[in-house]
Amino acid sequence: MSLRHGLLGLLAEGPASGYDLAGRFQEVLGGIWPAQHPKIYAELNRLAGEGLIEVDSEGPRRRKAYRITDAGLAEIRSWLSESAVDHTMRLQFLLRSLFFWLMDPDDLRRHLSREAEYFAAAAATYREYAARKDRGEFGTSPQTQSMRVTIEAGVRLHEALAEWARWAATVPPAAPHE
Amino acid sequence: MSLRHGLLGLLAEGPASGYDLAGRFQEVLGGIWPAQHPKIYAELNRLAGEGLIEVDSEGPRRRKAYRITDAGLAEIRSWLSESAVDHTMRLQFLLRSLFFWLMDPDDLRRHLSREAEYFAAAAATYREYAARKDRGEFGTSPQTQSMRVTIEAGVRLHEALAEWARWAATVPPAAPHE
DNA sequence: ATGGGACATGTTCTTAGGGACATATATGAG
DNA sequence: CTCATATATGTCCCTAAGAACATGTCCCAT
Repeated sequence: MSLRHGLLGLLAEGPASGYDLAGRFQEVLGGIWPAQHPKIYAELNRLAGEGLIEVDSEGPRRRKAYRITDAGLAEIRSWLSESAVDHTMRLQFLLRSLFFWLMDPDDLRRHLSREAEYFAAAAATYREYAARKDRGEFGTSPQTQSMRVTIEAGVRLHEALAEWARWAATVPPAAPHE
Repeated sequence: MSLRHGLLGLLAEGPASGYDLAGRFQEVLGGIWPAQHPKIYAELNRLAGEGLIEVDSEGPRRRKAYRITDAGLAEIRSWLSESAVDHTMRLQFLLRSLFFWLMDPDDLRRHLSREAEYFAAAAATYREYAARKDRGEFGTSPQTQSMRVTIEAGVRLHEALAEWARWAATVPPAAPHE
């Protein structure tokens, strides 16, 4: 149930609407914790019901911006420092890699080169973000500083995977694949 | 719906029971695609119903080993070469990192050092596996060759994250954390 | 003025995941 | 012989995730 805390954390930066938050969950966050708007609106209503957030303002087109409450701030802080970190990974592309021996060698080569390309492109995107932050485009607030740290993880993670895919392509199949 | 293909892939290596498969999903696989026995038994029954696997033998303690059928082999092969790769990541520890600015600096330092330790230990575990494979402990079958490739990803991924956590600890908080 | 597109918020439905509960059997230690 | 433990297979239930559907509103270009 981390979407809850994801929303609280984002609202700790300042008031935002469900639409805004869904946007945030698509850009940087989309790569590390995807969430679609149905879940977001539902969770916002639940959080408001519990008094962890409250309506900050209503705007055009039924827009409702929420603000975090003191109770909400306390909740996210306690989550950050007291609850156990979940290190679970669920990486389909690694599950696939276990079964490379079932693939035709040519298919596999093609697959790995596409994978390397994908990861390299993702790394480049994160790197671009990092460069913009370092140029000061997003300011120097503590929030953007933390975002910078998160983005760095994105860069390193995807670079490592791109290199892995390139390396994997050099591993001989060891035996006929049947 | 990748558990389905995970099971087919493992059964492609040879007959196994639900219990065996649950075990496999706990060791190497646990780190990249967790699955508990309730899901596994349910999915095995479904796969058997569709004719993608069949009962190979029955043993003591109601043990039922399954064998992959030709249809099952065709299914996993087509999944591997024809279906789109899902690159989704859902990493709670990175979601947390977005909110580091909300944490007390001392808490954060402690947190990051524990994270670095965790990732380094995980990397070491994967490295140990890799070394055993390279010493020939698991043989030289194509299956173990693929496992070696997967394990290498585990090593590189967790090493990258350990370094990231160490690096993150050196980033100054930039401003008071309120 | 009007129609298309971006803004904005929801509901509904199905499946996936995971904790808790339940049960039966074989084996080995004392 | 008996009891604990490991083996082995399942069910039940709740929540999470995500695709599809539904609706209303504001703004701008033609």
